[in-house]
Amino acid sequence: MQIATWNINSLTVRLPQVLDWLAAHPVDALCLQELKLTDDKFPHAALEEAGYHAAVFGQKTYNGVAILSRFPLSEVVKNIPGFEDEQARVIAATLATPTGPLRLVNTYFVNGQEPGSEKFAYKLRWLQALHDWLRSELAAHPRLALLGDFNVAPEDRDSYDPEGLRGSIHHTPEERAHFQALLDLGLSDAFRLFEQADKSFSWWDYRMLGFQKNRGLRIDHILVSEALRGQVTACSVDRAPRKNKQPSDHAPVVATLG
DNA sequence: ATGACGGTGTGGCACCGA
Repeated sequence: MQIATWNINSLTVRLPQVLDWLAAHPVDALCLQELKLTDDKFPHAALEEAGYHAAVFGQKTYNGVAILSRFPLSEVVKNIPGFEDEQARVIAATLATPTGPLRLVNTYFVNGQEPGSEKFAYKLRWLQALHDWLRSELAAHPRLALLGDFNVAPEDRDSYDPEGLRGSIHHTPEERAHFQALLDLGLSDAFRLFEQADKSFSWWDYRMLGFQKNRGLRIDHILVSEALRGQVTACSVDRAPRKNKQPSDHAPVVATLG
């Protein structure tokens, strides 16, 4: 069983790459962020042909998230219950897997732009709301994974320039404290359950040859609940799609559950 | 301090991302 997350920065542009990647990596579920399209434009037919059900929460121009799954999906929730939000950033669903129900929470965390800004305040409010809701989600669904583009580099080793970027967006103590609060709910960072190469990142700036110079951040994550933790046998970033023509600026992250 | 690159919407650029 494999689950994955990938910010594809426009599904309109990247659908062929998503289909190619799924053909080469037939994961059981793929969480997509930054669809940048409305529900009516979602390519259900092409993905069904590839063998995937889809739960979709689209938005024009910005944001938009979807869960693709080889197993039937149920109990779909869009955005954080009780948290008023005009932006489509969260979709959760339960997968009917042969080994029992698996709850996936697919999230596109707020960027935050700059500490002190209104957008940063929104990010912190959103993070608090996500945390509070996840507590009840975990109670209701012990087998749960939180996947997505977190827009947080949890530790210094998750940044190409931790000193130069100290205190800047994705690196602030407030964002990192919120990430830790998610771990404190009983979630584990699947990537860090295993030995990894130094300077392992999941996002690289399009500008200034960011990927070629490996000037990146690890901001795309798969967090697993206590009930799942022991079943995770691998987790890695697939850098290959970042070498495509017209790539997303993010690479997929894949976790294998035994 | 700024812009660099890419997607979108829509208008001949501005805005946003990270």
